[in-house]
Amino acid sequence: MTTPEPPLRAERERLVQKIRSLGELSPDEENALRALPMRVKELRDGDDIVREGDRPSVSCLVLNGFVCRYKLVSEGRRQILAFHTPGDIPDLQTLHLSVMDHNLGALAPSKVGFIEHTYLHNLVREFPNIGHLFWRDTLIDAAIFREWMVGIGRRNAHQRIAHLTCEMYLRFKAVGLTTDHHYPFPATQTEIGDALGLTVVHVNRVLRDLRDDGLVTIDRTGVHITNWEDLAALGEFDPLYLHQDRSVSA
Amino acid sequence: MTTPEPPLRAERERLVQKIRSLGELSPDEENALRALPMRVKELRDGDDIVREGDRPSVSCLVLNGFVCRYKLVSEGRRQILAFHTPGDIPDLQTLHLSVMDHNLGALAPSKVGFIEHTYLHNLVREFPNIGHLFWRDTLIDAAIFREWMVGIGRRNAHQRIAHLTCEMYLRFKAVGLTTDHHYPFPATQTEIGDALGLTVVHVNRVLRDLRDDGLVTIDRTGVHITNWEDLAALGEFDPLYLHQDRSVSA
DNA sequence: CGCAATATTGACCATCATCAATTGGCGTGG
DNA sequence: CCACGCCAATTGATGATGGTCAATATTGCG
Repeated sequence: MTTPEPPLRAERERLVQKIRSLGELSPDEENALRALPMRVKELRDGDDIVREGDRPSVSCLVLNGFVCRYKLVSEGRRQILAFHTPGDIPDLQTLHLSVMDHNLGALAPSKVGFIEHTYLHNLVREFPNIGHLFWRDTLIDAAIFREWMVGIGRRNAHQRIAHLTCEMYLRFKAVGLTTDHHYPFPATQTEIGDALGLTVVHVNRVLRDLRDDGLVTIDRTGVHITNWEDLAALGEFDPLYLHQDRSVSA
Repeated sequence: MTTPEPPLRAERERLVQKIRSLGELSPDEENALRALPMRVKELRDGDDIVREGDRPSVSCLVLNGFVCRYKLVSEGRRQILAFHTPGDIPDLQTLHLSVMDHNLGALAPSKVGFIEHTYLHNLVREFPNIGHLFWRDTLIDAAIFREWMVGIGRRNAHQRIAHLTCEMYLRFKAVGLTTDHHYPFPATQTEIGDALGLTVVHVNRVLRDLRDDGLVTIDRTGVHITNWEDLAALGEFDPLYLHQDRSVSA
């Protein structure tokens, strides 16, 4: 629970990897990112990290596990707004938007690091380039929201699931967490439905269809993409909105 | 089409008003905003301003009229991602995200001002506070995307339209463009449908319901909210996500 | 082994989409 | 001044995607 934890090198490095995927970093800047003091916390599946209405004085770096942002609406319904992989700082926005307008929670046992805003502000003051890249990160965040809006608003259930699995594949790949066409994805079918504006029942049926059609297999352990071409075509997936210019593509 | 246009004071001032709604501005900062050089352009209804794939070297300030961001998907379907009022800079993100991942177009005859990125970069270098407020603006942009996702994913047609009319009321109010519970809103029913993931036909029916129930009346000239309380309740409207702390509330 | 959460399947239903036609407003040209 | 054309609004009839309700099967795990 304190600052210098011995076996955290690999996890911290994913932050550097993530930020480097957004733009050039000098060695000094990389080291400054590596040196960020953080308070590490282990989370259980389902634990909330920040809630709507909070005014946190820290931001949260995902070290490992799987985290999501969500909003609750009436009658226990919820909308998941984003999934976050290790290396992400899902609430980076609290640097400039003091009140949380949604929740952040763990979808699996996870480890996160809390970084004081003061450290982050000092960091961007000393390294304006890191400030640009942080800003850029929140902009890509917004680009993903937009693409999800298109999916929920204008694509059918099969296309939405196809699109989501393609997106997450590229995002996991950017932080080196894919092997062949597989990546860890611990979301339940309920959670997939909450992300895509569908019910569990329907998600279940569509997953069977996609599996039967040899496109993709999804279970609690992860996602196996068995036919990238057809899956991307079905979901009309165009990775432009991820702005991953400097990563390897699919 | 050139920099100093005589009768633009009121329109330019809306930018100052908008940015001031995001946080404190010093007199110097306000004047720097007022002095931004821009190339003014008149747009017809339907004109595109920037397109997906473009790499603009300017950002676009809405001086008057009504502008939206949208994406096209297969079979002529489209999803409108955002509406923008005068005072907004809808593509401020191009400062740090060089490639446009969506389109920006006018929904009515409009006047916009194009501002060179170099001027904006110089501005935020000289006045870091303006940089923070610009960043903040793009974050609120993202907060609105999130709220729209919730609507499209988890609210029915009546709630979505109720919610949208409430949101736009507060946003128009923040730049002083409302009178009583009315504001100009030139979107067609097709465009409202494209924003909310609905068809024209259904939008039309729901608008009739809301009018018959005495909640809100919408036509090409604008929106009359006849029963704010019930309308906001129906749409489960909570303005927290607009982060308008320093504006007057409803 | 047994609970609890998740996955799966069936039956039925509702919201909203699709297709199609009509009306009304408005600008333009004869 | 009126006819034509166009676009938006409106309404009816019908249908499909996906939701709701409910029951059963699995799976993970203490």
